[in-house]
Amino acid sequence: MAIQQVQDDLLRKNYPLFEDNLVAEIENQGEFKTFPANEVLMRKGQYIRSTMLVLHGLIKIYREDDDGNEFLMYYLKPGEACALSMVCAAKHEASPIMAKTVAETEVMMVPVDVMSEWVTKYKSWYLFVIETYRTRFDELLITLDNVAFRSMDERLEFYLKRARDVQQTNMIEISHQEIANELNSSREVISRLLKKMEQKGSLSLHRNVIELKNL
Amino acid sequence: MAIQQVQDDLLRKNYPLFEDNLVAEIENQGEFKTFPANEVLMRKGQYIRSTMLVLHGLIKIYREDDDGNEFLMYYLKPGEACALSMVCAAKHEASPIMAKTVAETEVMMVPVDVMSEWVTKYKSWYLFVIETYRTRFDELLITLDNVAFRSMDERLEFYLKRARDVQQTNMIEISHQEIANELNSSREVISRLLKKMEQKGSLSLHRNVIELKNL
DNA sequence: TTTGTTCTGTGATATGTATCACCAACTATA
DNA sequence: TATAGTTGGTGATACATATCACAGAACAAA
Repeated sequence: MAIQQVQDDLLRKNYPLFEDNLVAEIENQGEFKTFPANEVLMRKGQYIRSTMLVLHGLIKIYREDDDGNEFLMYYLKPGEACALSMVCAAKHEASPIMAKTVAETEVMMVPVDVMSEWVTKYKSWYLFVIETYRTRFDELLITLDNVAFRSMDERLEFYLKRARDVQQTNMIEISHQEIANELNSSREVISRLLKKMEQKGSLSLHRNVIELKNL
Repeated sequence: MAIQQVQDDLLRKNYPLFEDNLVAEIENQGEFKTFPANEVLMRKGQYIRSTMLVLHGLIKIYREDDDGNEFLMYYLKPGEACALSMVCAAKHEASPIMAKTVAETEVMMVPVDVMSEWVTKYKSWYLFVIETYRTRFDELLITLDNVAFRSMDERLEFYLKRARDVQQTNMIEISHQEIANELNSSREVISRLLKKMEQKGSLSLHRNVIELKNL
């Protein structure tokens, strides 16, 4: 099967509401790219010239402050796009966030200037943009809630559940240090909390892997 | 001068990019309303049937969790609208936020069903909706940064500066308890931090009023 | 196997913030 | 004026989390 055909299938499968003409334009103007796991796709301060339509894999979007502290905002799954790249691209602003692949990921890169054209040209694209803002807004609110109202053990539990949901596995491959970074905490705290959860039987700990049980 | 004329002036002044036809429709379909200061306009859990275009005054949007804890998300000034009411209205979801007037406020209430029509009908409305999502997203990110990375004294300073900016005065009329609520902290902590800032000469404290000086 | 590196576990301690207790000053209302 | 409610000040204490210090276990590379 030709590569073009594979891309076309992926696009139609993950973005079923796009019109035929729009799919054709994305294939013409967009650039198909594959990234390995754990690759930084976007750095803070970088200028954004294109947005990504996720076709396969998983991307995490996180914020970083000037001192290098960070926290996880949300994940991007196939069928989704980064609302922020749309925001910044339109305003010619530097990215306020970081993007990194969690697994091997295939995306379609779409230049920003054609994006704004499409909004008036294709109704399905316009609806997609609005919907993207909506869902990202909702997700950001949930993240904000967690940071503002929940204690670290609750946030850790939420983090693990979300990781399980987006990765669809009970074996979460990650080090305590990485979790600490994504929750803007410290490794010792996370290790101790995980130990407690293991003693309660919610999970069991292995090197670089957390196995979720009754969570 | 007729009331209609006053409303028309307010609309055109605060939303200069709206097309004439759109302004006319807003005046036909919308409902002009005036609220006194400190009135709750929207409660958490309430269903949203209309969005508000702010014409005059100031509204604060804040989040509340199930235990009654809250924190300030951002302010709505004239020329702005609530992105969340657009989100929720479209999804027929209950409001996840609270809205309260800070000062006497005049708004134009627009029913949600006409809103979605206008998006395809008026380009200026579509652009406004997109821009609203954008700015609210940005503001939410800043709030999130503060909660995640900053300590209470920094957050308090940011809070006071923002209050000064949106209200355009150095005399902030508010009790320590209210600030504590909006930062999801406690009165004693806020009082102590304010006292420190007073000793540094950044402000001076009066009953129900904080006078900003070198901040 | 040896060596170096990363990951994890755990005690001791520091710190910021929340909570409790109480009082004083001010304000509104009867 | 008397009284009750609101607002602000301050000490004592509790608690969650961050930080420091160090060690052992697992793994990778030589």
